[in-house]
Amino acid sequence: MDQPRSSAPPGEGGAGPVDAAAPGNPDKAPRTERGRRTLRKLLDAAAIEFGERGFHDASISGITRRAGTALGSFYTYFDSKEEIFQALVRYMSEQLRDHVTPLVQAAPDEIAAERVGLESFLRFVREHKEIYRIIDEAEFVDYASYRRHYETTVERMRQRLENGAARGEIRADAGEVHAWAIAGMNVFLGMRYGLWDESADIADVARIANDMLANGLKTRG
Amino acid sequence: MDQPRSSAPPGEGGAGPVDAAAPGNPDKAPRTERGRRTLRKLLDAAAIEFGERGFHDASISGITRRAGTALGSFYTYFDSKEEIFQALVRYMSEQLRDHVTPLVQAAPDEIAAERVGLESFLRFVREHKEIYRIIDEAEFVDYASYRRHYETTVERMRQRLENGAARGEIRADAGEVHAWAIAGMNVFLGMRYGLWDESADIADVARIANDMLANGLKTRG
DNA sequence: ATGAAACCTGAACCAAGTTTCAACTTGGAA
DNA sequence: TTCCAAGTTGAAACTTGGTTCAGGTTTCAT
Repeated sequence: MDQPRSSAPPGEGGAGPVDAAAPGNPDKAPRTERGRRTLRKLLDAAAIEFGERGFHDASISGITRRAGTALGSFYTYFDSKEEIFQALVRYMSEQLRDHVTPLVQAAPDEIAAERVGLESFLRFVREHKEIYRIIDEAEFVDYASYRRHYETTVERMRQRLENGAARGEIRADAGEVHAWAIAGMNVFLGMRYGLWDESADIADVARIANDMLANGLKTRG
Repeated sequence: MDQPRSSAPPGEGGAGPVDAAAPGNPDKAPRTERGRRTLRKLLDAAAIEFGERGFHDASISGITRRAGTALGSFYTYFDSKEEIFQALVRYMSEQLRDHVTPLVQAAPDEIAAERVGLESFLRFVREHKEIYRIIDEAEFVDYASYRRHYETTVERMRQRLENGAARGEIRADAGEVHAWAIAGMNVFLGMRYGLWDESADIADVARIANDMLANGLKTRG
């Protein structure tokens, strides 16, 4: 069985939400300030609409209603529902990275970096539940974006592990498998304690998980 | 923001795929052998259709075409596309559990149990990619079933950890957070090395992850 | 100020696929 | 053998919502 999901054109990374939009359709890029405003309104509205109703219950008319624009304006900037979704995934993936990266880089060592990474991720999920959902749903709407998000995220993590190992802070054989394992751990803790449980103490969760990560499950010697 | 996804009626667990179907609509249960055969054909066909095309690209006519029945027959057994999907999630969740549980229980100690659990899960994912996808997609189609699947799965794992701790095989404070962390680890490794990478050595991946789980990331003393 | 390009509008169109239904067939109990 | 509840059928009605388009409005460089 292979992946019959929709594929994404390459497109390279812009910075803002507007730059990130419609990377495959330069002819659809806004040319005036008014156009950029409308495009931004559409993206903001889409984030809410998709986050609240999920991709297939979300409607374009719902997006334009929230954005306060006409239905037809949507097609000035996007060719389809899939395309605006794809633009959103890229944008949110970047937002998440920009939130977590500086905090992680300020950590004193690799073990602490992973704790800070998890804690800031949990906090981010709780504050932006729609982002968690949209990225997750990309698995079924825009598989290429989904894979890209996780592959780049994990690759950053693997690189950190490699550096930490070189500095002697963690085991020398830490590699790709470890990175995917930690990423999965983070995502599930995000779902359980960020999304589902409003009252959990996030710093606590991060401490517990990080201690297991650092010292393992075995009875301590 | 709350969960505006569809909710599931309680319904209690049957055994086979047919028992598991339509738990909320007893009036739709088949009464003859012929009926049970048709229902089973529909469920098998649905597993393939949903696994291959995803929920919203899957069509009921696609399911009945694969099953070799008329469109109308579908509605003899299910009220909607959502309902057959829900029946499938329950069935597949049970299949997965039945595959993993006996192997885990035969393990000599808790650390080994987690290794065997991961390894058998990876193997199962590779052999039944459609099951992985259907359970994952439940997050957007039938949120209640999705939560139930993971909550029961993690609860079994937490119980194992508790028993292992009582036997002194692992740290005494192992609890819910640890269980969710391990579950997430497993799911991500399943995606990366079961779904995406046909050639990875699964036993190897399980060994590496299990060693990290057992001994931690810190430079060993 | 002016013209042209960009942008906006929303009713109407259309494709896709879900759901209904009335007529027909099958199976097995009496 | 008879009978009828259970099951089957597929064409057609119905819904939903994505997409188009022709005409109007705004913006801005010249």
